[in-house]
Amino acid sequence: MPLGRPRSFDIDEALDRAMEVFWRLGYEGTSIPELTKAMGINRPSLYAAFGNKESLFRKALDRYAAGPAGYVREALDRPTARAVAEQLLAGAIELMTTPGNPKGCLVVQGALACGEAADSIRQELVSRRAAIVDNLQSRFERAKRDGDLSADVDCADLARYVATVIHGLTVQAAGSASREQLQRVADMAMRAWPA
Amino acid sequence: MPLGRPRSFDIDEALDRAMEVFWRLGYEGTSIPELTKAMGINRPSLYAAFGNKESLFRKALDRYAAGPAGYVREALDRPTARAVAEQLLAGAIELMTTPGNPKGCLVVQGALACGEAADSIRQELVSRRAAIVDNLQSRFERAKRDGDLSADVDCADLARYVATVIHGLTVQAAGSASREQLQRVADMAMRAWPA
DNA sequence: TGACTTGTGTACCGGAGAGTACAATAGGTT
DNA sequence: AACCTATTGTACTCTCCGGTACACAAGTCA
Repeated sequence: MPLGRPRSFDIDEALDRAMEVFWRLGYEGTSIPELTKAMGINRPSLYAAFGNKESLFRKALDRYAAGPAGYVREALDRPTARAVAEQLLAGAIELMTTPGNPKGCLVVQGALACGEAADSIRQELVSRRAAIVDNLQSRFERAKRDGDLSADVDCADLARYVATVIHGLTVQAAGSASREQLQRVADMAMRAWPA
Repeated sequence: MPLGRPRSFDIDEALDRAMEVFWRLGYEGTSIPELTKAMGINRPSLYAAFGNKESLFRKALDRYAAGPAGYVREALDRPTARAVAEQLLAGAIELMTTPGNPKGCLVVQGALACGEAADSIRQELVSRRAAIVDNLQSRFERAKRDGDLSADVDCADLARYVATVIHGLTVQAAGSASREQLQRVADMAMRAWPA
């Protein structure tokens, strides 16, 4: 037990609440009072536990990657390139249309276009999205070596295509498209899969 | 010539500047001082000419639809469904990657996720995006009657698929993807086109 | 029992946000 | 000329933002 007065709230649970708010309202759209209300704590507790707003957002982002967006890592473990893509699409759709979840993806709508104050957050999200494309490309290159992806496929393009569809689905979800609608779009997208 | 002191600036040019700022920074990320600076006018002139921030945004949105996003209407006039889709993708890519233009699409990144104050703007963008999907669906249904689209195609799904790809391209563009990269993604997306 | 350390709650700070009052100005109208 | 009307620039309002000072509470350690 550490010294001093014990914290009166569960720090991970509070972080989950903060993540949910950022996810729903975006970085700029989220105010500190909105966060403290959702987290059930007071302002100074927030700052003591998580630093400032930007630092809290980054922590929420890590938690998002490890939790709700964990399907990405899982999908990469699928045996074939095609299964990876299918699982990625299915996971994204499930995440974005699960009742109670904000509609869309934190990494996309957290800060797509924003003012100067939030620009470093925007850049962070840009590079996180790029990292996913990179991982996907690597996975597809492995698939090529494994022989389950044709040798004349451009893995970078294919990775970017899959990412593009997922990001597009995010926008559709933000407009309240149903799970079934999104799944049909994903099925159609897979028809472009290289022979 | 109307009565009173004449306006010292061109109202359409000022609106163009405002549109560009909203396009680059999003609705929430744009402040009035940022707008007045770009428009070259003072605060009260802005309010006198355009109402409040929300009203200015809506006017900028209309101007966007008539100007930079005019390629949508043009694309719908193409002779075949496939040509419509191809033109739509090409137009979007050109718009989003033209040097000097903000990277992305105002209708997507203007307010994807936001606080309560901007929610009516978010809804406006949602319904504008939905309207485009509707138009596209209608166009595809006409194509079916024209015989250039197979009878067993679901036009609603196809329209949503094309919109999804475009919105995904928007996110890619916001991450500084090049025109060539986006075009290759678009080409790949068209491989899903129904036979 | 103290001293010590850390979290909590209230109340505050400086600054920036959107929106406006008002006097001065620049034109047309009579 | 005098008058009327609409725009302009300065300076202001009020509210909310992110962030913090400070006194107090709740624990551990000697």
